Amino acid sequence: MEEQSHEQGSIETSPSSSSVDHKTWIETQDFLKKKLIAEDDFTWRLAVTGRSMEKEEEVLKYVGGVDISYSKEDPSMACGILVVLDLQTLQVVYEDFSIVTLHVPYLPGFLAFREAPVLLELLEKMKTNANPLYPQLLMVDGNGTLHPRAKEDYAQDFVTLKGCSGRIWGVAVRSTGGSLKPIFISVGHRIALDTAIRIVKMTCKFRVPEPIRQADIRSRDYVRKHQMRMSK
DNA sequence: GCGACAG
DNA sequence: ATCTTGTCGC
Repeated sequence: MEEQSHEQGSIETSPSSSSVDHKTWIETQDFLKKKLIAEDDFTWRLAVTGRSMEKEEEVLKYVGGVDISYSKEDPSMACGILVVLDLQTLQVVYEDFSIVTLHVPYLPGFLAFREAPVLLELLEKMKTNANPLYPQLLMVDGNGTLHPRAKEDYAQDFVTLKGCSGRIWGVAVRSTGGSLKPIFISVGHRIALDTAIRIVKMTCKFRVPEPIRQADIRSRDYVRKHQMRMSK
């Protein structure tokens, strides 16, 4: 995972080889981009240390994280994972894997079309089973609104990182005091940037937020232990 | 031509 | 993404 760099990428035209429909993908991205709600829109609240909350208030407790690790032997074989952590203890209280063969190729800027289906399945499975641990919030290791193709609309402000003014859609921060290398946080869907930043910091035992870190570690372990191959 | 490009 | 060992420091 990791290694974020939000440089401007050139998408342009390149329908050359693969059986991929670039045009549809771009249209889908533009469509979804319009539906982004970049402000807080949820029923739970953040527990404030020192202050007790109303009993009926729904407090943020279950935070999910997703990731996918690939097989060295067969790069098309992957292990998708969904973990749920208790925000207070930062312990993993749920995990589920899904071994799949990916047929959609990886193209820079279109990662979600390749990886999201598997991850959504894992989430759907929890929801279908009415699992009480179903995450109230999901952390994803991806570009978010810092995506090259979203920058046109949102990220001029991302430059504010360097001191300009205006609305901010993403920010680079040191997640923990000990890490010099920054992590990038952008608004989520139905989560404002400041809220996202608060939650990210709450989940950082190390540089990478625990939900994402655990998803990465565990999916990678799974691939190693099961030595995934063309069988299974 | 070279490096970069969410994985 | 994946490969890869130890090492230094809190």
